[in-house]
Amino acid sequence: MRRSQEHKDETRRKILDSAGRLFKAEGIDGIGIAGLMGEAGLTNGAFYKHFASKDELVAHAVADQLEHQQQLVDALPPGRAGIEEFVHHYLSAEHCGDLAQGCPSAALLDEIGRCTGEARQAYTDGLAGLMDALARRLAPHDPDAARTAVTTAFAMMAGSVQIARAITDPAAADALLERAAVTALELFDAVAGQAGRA
Amino acid sequence: MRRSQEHKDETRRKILDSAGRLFKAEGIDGIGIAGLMGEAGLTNGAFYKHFASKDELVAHAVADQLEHQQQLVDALPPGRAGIEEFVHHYLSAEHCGDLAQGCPSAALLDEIGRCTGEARQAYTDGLAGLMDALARRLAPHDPDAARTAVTTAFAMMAGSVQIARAITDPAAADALLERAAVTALELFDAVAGQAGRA
DNA sequence: TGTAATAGATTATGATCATAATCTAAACGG
DNA sequence: CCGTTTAGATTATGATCATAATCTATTACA
Repeated sequence: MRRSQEHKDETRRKILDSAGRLFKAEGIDGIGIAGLMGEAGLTNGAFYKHFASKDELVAHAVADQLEHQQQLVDALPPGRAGIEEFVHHYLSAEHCGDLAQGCPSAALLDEIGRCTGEARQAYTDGLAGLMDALARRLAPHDPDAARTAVTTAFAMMAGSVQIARAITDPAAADALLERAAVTALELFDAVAGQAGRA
Repeated sequence: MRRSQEHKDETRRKILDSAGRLFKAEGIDGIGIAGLMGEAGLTNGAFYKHFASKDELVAHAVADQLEHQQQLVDALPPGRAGIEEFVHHYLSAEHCGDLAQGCPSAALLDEIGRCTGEARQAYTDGLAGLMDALARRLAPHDPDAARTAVTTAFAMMAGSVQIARAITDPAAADALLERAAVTALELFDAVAGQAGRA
């Protein structure tokens, strides 16, 4: 049953995709290798031809998810319009309801904090790329100076989505998301404004 | 081996305490009944004399953790000094390093979002109490109006701690925590200021 | 004082876990 | 074109999981 290299690459992609989706939907500890491979249309025996361990898969899946998210940010319209679109989509009821397709940080942050160094390093690098993508938009001439403030605003967005998902009161969740969107835009505007002054 | 009611109450408390600590440190899916009971100095057989299921324990442990956190907030010095103490302790390296004794939201938020309705209801009620405790301090005459804004600020604090714990770069983590503390105080001051004006 | 109730230990259950060995058919390097 | 390599399936491993039954010593109650 040997397959071509091209086919193997496709399979690896399928595994990474289902890992991204299922880790976010069920939690890293909430889904097993067999479940992941089943979702990818394979059996568990094939897994170790692609990754040395579940930990290694977690690291690659985290990196992959954050890369994808950065591509979405890079594809946003330029200027404040892009930031607004990002904020409103991120803090929407649709995003809250769609764990599998949503932000990996909102879905997995506290679990990543308990992961191996490998996965945490992947998250560190991936988040840095994502935050830089936002900082470049807000402060094109000095993105480094904006990065920490941008990360703070992003932390608020991720935390708000997590809380909106955790609570059972839909009205309170909606109110929180709306307020978080206002605050996020204020924080981002402050970053852009301060950079403009500098 | 029957024990007194008093002894049973103590045992239940021990189980709740070790559940709180171990869920936060290892994750809800990261620790089993046997591990929890072992930490409490018991064997797994005793568990179902106290709780009907792991899900029920999760709900009670979440409620217990948030009640305890609210008590800590209520015990803070009055006025802005208490808020400052809260913010600086929450966004400290010590808090980030001590999962087991730390904030249940920072440790468990995304996992709670995937829990049963029972646990999510316990989180909903517990968080409402905690947010009210903060809102009462900031806007004593109209805490209801302050609640959503307070929750937004808290989401930023929890998200920042989660990110600081997840990334492998200690300097970046410190910078994030410091920036988050500044932003948190700004957001809380805005709540208090707006309430004062109202 | 004696009898029913039970907290907690021990042990069992069947599922699922991560990981691995074996097998086989197809793709490769020569 | 033939022999080596290997992707993926099947099956096995031993650990751990949530949950439960059984047992026993003790407490609560009558």
